[in-house]
Amino acid sequence: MARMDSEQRKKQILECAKKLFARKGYYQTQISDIQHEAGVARGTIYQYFKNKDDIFKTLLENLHKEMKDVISSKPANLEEDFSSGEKVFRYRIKKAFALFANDPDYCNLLLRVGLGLGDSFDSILGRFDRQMVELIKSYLVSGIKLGRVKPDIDPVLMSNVIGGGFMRMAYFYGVTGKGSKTEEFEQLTENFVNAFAYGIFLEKP
Amino acid sequence: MARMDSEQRKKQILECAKKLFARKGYYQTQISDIQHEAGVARGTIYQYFKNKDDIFKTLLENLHKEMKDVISSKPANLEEDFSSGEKVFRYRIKKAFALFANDPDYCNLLLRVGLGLGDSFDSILGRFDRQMVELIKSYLVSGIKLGRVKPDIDPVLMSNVIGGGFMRMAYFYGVTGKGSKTEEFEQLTENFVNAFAYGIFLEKP
Amino acid sequence: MARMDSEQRKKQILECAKKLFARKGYYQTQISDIQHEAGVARGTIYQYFKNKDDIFKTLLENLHKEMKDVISSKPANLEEDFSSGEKVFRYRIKKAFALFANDPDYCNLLLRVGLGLGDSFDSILGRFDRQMVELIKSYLVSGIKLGRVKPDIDPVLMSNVIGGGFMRMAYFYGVTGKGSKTEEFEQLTENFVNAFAYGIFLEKP
Amino acid sequence: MARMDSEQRKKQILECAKKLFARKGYYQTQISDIQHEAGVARGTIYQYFKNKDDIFKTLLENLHKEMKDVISSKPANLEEDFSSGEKVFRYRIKKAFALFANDPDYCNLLLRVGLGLGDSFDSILGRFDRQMVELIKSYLVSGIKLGRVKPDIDPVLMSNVIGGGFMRMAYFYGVTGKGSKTEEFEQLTENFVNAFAYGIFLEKP
DNA sequence: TATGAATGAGAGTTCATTCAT
DNA sequence: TATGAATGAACTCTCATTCAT
Repeated sequence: MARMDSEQRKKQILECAKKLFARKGYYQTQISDIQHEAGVARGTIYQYFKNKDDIFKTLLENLHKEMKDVISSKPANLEEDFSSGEKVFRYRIKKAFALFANDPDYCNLLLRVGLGLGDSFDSILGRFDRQMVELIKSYLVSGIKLGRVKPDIDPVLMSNVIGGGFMRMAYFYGVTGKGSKTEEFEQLTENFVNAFAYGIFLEKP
Repeated sequence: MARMDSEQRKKQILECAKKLFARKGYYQTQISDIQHEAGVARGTIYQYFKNKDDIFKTLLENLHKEMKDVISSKPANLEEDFSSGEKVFRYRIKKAFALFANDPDYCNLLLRVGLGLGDSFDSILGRFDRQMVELIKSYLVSGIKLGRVKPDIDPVLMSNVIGGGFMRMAYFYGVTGKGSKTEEFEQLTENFVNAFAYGIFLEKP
Repeated sequence: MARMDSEQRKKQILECAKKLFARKGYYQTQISDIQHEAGVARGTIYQYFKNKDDIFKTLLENLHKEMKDVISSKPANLEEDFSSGEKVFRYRIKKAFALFANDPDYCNLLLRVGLGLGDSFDSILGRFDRQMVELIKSYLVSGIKLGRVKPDIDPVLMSNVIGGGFMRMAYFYGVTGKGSKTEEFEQLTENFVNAFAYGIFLEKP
Repeated sequence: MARMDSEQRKKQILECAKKLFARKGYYQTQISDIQHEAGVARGTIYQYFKNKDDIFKTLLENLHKEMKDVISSKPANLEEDFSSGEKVFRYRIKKAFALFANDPDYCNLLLRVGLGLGDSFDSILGRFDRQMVELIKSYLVSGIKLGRVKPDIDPVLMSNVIGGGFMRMAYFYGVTGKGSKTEEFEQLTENFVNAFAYGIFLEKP
């Protein structure tokens, strides 16, 4: 194998590993699979990663970071008016959809493979979806305070329902590969938010 | 080991396997774990099951069957009036909640462990949730035809959102162990259905 | 492989391992070597031992125990007269010689292989020879108190010299295989003790 | 890395290797350890040595040569009188002590690490101690002929005992680091020779 | 000459499955 | 039918060595 920039080689291995882990799961992906997929010798992998675990965890951490960025991003030129909170919410939902839809392997890894590994990787995932649900919950709570969200809903229950609904939908669209164009995310987001809109908001937005 | 009815012995092994699979995942559960948990010799397990796969698949099939019964059940003495469709829906949601909540291992197995196994068990799970979503979709479609459900919603998207929301919520309540009394299921179901009610139904039920 | 009593099988594996470790050293002895030597499948070894280390340590511990018994043994019917201390000393020297001579593999393991392993096995060996030297030192010290041993000798130095001399001799006779008959141990011991006798004892014994 | 005289570079690598081999043993010392210790790239080592074996063997040979020089050295201005043989013996013993004491790594390498490697390095060590014992034996034999050493001692046994005693003592003082001043070697040698003097010589020297 | 990324044979270990008792 | 010792394929990981730069 030709020499290669160290950072690039690491990325290459990670990319191949992501693909395989996403499709075959953690345990059914052998180091030799990654080796062949990456066109690299066995030992090379171990020069960049401590062990199989390390590859998987690095992968999860990277993905996690990416998602965090998306989730905490805000649209530029946002006037801080009454509805800005909701706009941010929509913005993030859309971004997250796009992230999943553009990277089905990512989608699988986070939404399925990572879940099935018992508690081995729990701490790293931080149980990713727990975070997402937490975020939604806090959004609802502050919505209630602001008088925008119905005060009689149960934020815990509702955040689980919304979060689960989102992820199932993301998974569906991410994996089946339907809808990868920007307009569609727009539409998807709209529909998704609308599904809950009447049930949550005091006035239809 | 005291002699035991053959059917009973099989059940006992399955019960132990369920517990372990649910808590540690498929690959991290060894045959020897099951052996010890069940207080049975290693070879005995192979008298009742072809192999490890067979245990897991049997488990999934059993659970699946149970769920199917719930999902296709109807409350007795149901007058076939206009709102009966919705009543059945609520009834089933409540039953399904109860099923998960009463058996957290079941919950874990179906909602998490089964997901991480790559495609190995896909065909058996039949992708359990796919079925559930399919069911919801058909419910929505017929709702539209009956003029009860808004005609402008996307049934595919909506069924994914509702299904995902349900499972996330079921997982949350099933695993965290909150809410195991009947009244609570009633309440849970009510809240859950309400979350979508305004977004879906033409008139609030 | 025919079924076998569990304790016997363990012994058999240990015996084969001892032979190989003694002749080829720790690192050059592969599990597969032991496997073939014992005529056992690879996995069988791991049913009796946690890992390669465990085999080696068990071996050392067993040998150590054996040696300890020898070193702390006393001839029967020993009158507790003035010279009994010396008699016990001779008795033990002779016994230790015999032990080494009758089991050259043992000899090699303790006197050579164990030494080359860095500190990995230090704690178990307890640095076997350190113990032996300590024993000799305490013997000398009490000899001085009893007025039997020259008060101007340095017990630390002398115990090292005697201990080292003994082990080198044991190694020589044990490995070269010369002198395995009882009379010869008698003679060997006599010569060995005499080598130091004039230098140590106040009166020739 | 600054350019360096080729011979110097080789020495530097050897020195680092000696330190590591002595402390961790042959197998537990990795090329990468030597690399880091020497502050040299991995490939550089292979510019100076064929392989790991080669490093170790070079080391042993160097040490061996050094020891040979010591062992065959004579004090200057030695009159060839009756007692000169004994003087040479003492002289060499003292020198050898000093050599070990001044270089504990050397000591460890020769007295412990080299021994544990099975037969891999046997031929090179030439079983260093075998040579030493041989030397002592020949000294004893000629002593007997000259009427200085008791004719009834067994030279084979005695040379082993003396050689073993010497090495154990050298190891003890070399590794524990006690006694590095010249006077102490004088004393050490005196004590060591005296230990055997009465048992070996016809008249006390 | 110096480098260090790449290599891959080979080591230890695991664990589902078999089968003699 | 029940047992658990025995099996060995398959896996992860190590590390001395090579070689393009």
